[in-house]
Amino acid sequence: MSNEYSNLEQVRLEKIEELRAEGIEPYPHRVERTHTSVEAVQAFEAVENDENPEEIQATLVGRLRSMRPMGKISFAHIEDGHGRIQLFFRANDIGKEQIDFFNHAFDLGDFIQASGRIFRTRTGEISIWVESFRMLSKAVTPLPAAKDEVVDGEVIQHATLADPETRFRQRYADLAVNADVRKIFRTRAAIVRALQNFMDDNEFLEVETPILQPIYGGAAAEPFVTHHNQLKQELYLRISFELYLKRLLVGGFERVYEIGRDFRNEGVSFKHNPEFTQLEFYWAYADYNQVMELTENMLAFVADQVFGKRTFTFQGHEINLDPPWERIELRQGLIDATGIDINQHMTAESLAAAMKTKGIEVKPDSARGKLIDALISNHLEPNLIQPTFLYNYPRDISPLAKSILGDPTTVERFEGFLGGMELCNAFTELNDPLDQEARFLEMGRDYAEDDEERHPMDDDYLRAMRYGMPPNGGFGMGIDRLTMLLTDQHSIREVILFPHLRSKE
RNA sequence: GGGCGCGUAGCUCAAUGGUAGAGCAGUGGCCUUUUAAGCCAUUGGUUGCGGGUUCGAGUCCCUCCGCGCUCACCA
Repeated sequence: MSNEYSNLEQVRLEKIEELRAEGIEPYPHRVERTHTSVEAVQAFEAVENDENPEEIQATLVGRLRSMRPMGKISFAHIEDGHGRIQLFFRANDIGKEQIDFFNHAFDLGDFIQASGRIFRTRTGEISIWVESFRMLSKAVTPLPAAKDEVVDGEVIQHATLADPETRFRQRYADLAVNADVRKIFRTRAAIVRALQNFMDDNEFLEVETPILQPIYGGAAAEPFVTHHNQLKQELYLRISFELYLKRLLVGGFERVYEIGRDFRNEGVSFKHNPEFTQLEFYWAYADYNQVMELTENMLAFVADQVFGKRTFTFQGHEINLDPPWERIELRQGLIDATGIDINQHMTAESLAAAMKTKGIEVKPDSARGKLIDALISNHLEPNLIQPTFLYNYPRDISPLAKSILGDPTTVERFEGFLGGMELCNAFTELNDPLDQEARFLEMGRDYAEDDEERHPMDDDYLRAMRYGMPPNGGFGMGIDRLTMLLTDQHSIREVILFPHLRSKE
């Protein structure tokens, strides 16, 4: 971007000069306000049916969203953080000069302070009969919005900002003109708050663990690398919270959770952003069955608290969050979906061969775990619309989970699916330090040097485990995806305020 | 990273290879209860950047930049 101004901007810059020439500061320091738009409406409605209604004086502030000058009167709408309200200006009250001043000096997008009494117009709209007004902040760039109308309290927009690139690069403008976008982020905040309430109610302690980590771990992902100058130390942005949260169980906390940002140096798509928000919790003395139940209750709680109902629509599907969710054993699910029994194919070669006979494309040299992952993603996940748990996963894609009793090749792990998307991942956590050390070595051996699935050895984590870690169940869930599901958004960029985009210059 | 598509005024969009337009916004004027207010007039463009083909390119071809969809990878 350069600092060249468009014609529209030049006009507004001239208006700023005119204001200053008249001794009017277009960006004053102090603001007065007695009512929000919503409070003004409520205050008026509370008294308007009285026998001798009390006259209510109010001072409101907001951004000009529409102006309808009609000669010696003017109508305008301002929008504040709560809603919209109409302003009514009349030459009889404030003089022709003031009407002209308003019409000329003010533009859509400017912030204004207006005082007057609250009344109802002939057409029935509660409005402010303006007696005085002043500029609070002059907008130089016009908002990228055309006209909109209010029908039954709903703002209907006509040809508003729609280009996704501009919307995400200039989210401030997107938010300023698209009320439904603001609503998504209010809902997102409510979802996070509800999750915190639920975890707190269940006596989980909210904690914060390092984002800058000398050794990354807890997930199969490529990290971002950074560097501490003074310490001359390579550091990684975390790819999960897992290993630090489980250290806290060693430290004596029984239930901990964290809601925060993870960073994964991988592809960007409609459901992947390089940084995304996770909820993880670890629960001592619980196993994955108890975590499954808590998960169902957690999502029902969120739905109740945020929406007051447990059914919602996602991309045309009616989804019901009432517990219990459907439970499908992964092995059986894959047999039903593909006819392949993964237990009959304990090597990558055998499984790849079976997949090829079924006409399923196989990436060469894939490890068995990666092949199973591919089967889940391509043949199971898209059909899991209603809330479903897939459980009992192969050990070789779950280096931090505990094996099933009597079956060392399978671990007590489940993933929760909703709307055809993986939403959460949990397991009975491995707490045997010797077993864990063997798994780390195995993960290091089985994958190529540059394979992102390769897990680095975390000696400090192993030391923590050797002090004794209580049996526990762990859980991770993507908050962005949960928000997508609950707000019916197809793209993760719609639920992240400032999604990652390539630099333009 | 691969494939497909897109990029025109502040915004939303037009324009058989032949003078780049419309609505809204803006500017000037009329208008004392409007609400996508209305009426009259009017400004506004290096068509993402750079090359090429052609008498002539928004349009066809190529490079680059960005975005979207999709595949791969992942949560």
